[in-house]
Amino acid sequence: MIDKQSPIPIYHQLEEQIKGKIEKGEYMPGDSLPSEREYAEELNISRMTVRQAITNLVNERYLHRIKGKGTFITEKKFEQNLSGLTSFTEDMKARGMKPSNKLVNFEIVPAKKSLASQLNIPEHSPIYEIKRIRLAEDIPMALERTYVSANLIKGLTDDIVQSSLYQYIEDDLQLKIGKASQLFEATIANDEEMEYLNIPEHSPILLMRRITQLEDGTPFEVVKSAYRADRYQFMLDLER
Amino acid sequence: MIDKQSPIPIYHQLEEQIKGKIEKGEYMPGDSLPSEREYAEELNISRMTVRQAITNLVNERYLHRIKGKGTFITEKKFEQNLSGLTSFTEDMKARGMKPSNKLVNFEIVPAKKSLASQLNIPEHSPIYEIKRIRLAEDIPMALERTYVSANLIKGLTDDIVQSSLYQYIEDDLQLKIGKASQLFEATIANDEEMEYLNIPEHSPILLMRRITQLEDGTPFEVVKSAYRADRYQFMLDLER
DNA sequence: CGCTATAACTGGTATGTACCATTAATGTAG
DNA sequence: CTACATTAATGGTACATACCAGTTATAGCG
Repeated sequence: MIDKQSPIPIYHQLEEQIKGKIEKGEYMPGDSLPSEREYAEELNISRMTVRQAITNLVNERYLHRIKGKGTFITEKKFEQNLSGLTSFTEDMKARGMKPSNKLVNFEIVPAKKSLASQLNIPEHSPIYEIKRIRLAEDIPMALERTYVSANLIKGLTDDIVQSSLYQYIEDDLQLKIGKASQLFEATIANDEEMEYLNIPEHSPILLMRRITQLEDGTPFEVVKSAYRADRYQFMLDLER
Repeated sequence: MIDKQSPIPIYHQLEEQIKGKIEKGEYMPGDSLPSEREYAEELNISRMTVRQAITNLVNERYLHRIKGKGTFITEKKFEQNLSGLTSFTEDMKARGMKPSNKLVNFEIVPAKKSLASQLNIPEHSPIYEIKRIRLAEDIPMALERTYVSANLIKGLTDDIVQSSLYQYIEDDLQLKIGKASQLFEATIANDEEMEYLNIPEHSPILLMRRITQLEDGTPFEVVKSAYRADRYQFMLDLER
């Protein structure tokens, strides 16, 4: 089980072993782990080394310790997909509503000044402009405008856009997606938003703006999503 | 500096001491910390104990280690930097502006229905109501209303509220803070917000609502922050 | 002067030991 | 049988020591 000659640290081997058993279901949530002293004797390693492995797994929330009682498998190791931010689709499903999309525009246009600077490309460079309406139970909830550098992301079609843009970029173009920054701001609906979202003048809008980068830091995508303030809120879960 | 007779563990005393020096500015971001062996000799404690303290601070992102080089103060570790969300204070500093607070109200009031349900307490239970204005360069940017269960968090004073509520809860009350959920929504300013933020009628407001829980899931705090939409945006960094 | 081998640092891994505080099981006296 | 004390288990803290693996300054050689 443990290879003392391996260049991989013993505590790390033990971590992987325990994680494996949790994932395979050998250790079930709520179960108690063998005690630190048992592990140490069983594997013929020091108790302090066992503690090092367990401490790391406790920090990663796989396990938790109770003094005098033992070490236990944590109930559910939360899967945070992208930070704690819930996506529109997930969120709507969680509320028992049927989410859907409607593509209203897909074309190549020259980049205006502000978009060009956000995408770090020259003004008037070609960019894809993709407009979508996001609906819940067929009621418009948001207008989403995505802008993608056409010189960087080539061969985009409306089909790709409707399935998964990110998957296309990583699998077909072999580019790695990196970090994203997201901005939240409150505004008043402009004409375009009024029209597509079917809301009155002066309605408040929750505007989410995201800039996504490749792994090397090159920005490739700007997304501007205008949410009806009366129908939608963003939720974010924060861990300590 | 270190009291070996104290019931407080030595590694914890050292943690607090280092954190204190970071907060006071004695240790600046990017600086290297004294080496583990130096600390051990200086304080007449074991190097392993020093490592225990430093390891914890590394996990909390106060410090980072580079093998062969040393241990360094992390560039930006802010008070309650939960996930990738930038706080008002840090954000204003990053923009080269001077952030400040003004406490405008601190009292115990009976909980209204919606707050009572969010805090999971009976209606009319006593809660602290704390109103603060957040300013940048002495211009009001946000009205922040914090509501705390008075039966859960006892002995709160305006001084504590002005320094660090979270530290008081964890260090003095010995309660552990857990997760938080944060909601972003866009609204139109109400009378109170108009008055405190000195903005015209129908101004858009970015409203952030946070519910913070203890480790056992009990909610203890509701924060409602109303930001001037023309002056403030929330930024969130997302890692893949 | 410039290069290189070395020495003197740094943190990383691993061992063994000791004793403490909390918890649960066990034994014993009433 | 219950109530209480004892004991054995757990994880928590702290110590001393050893050696490994990177990094950097330096002494010394060509």
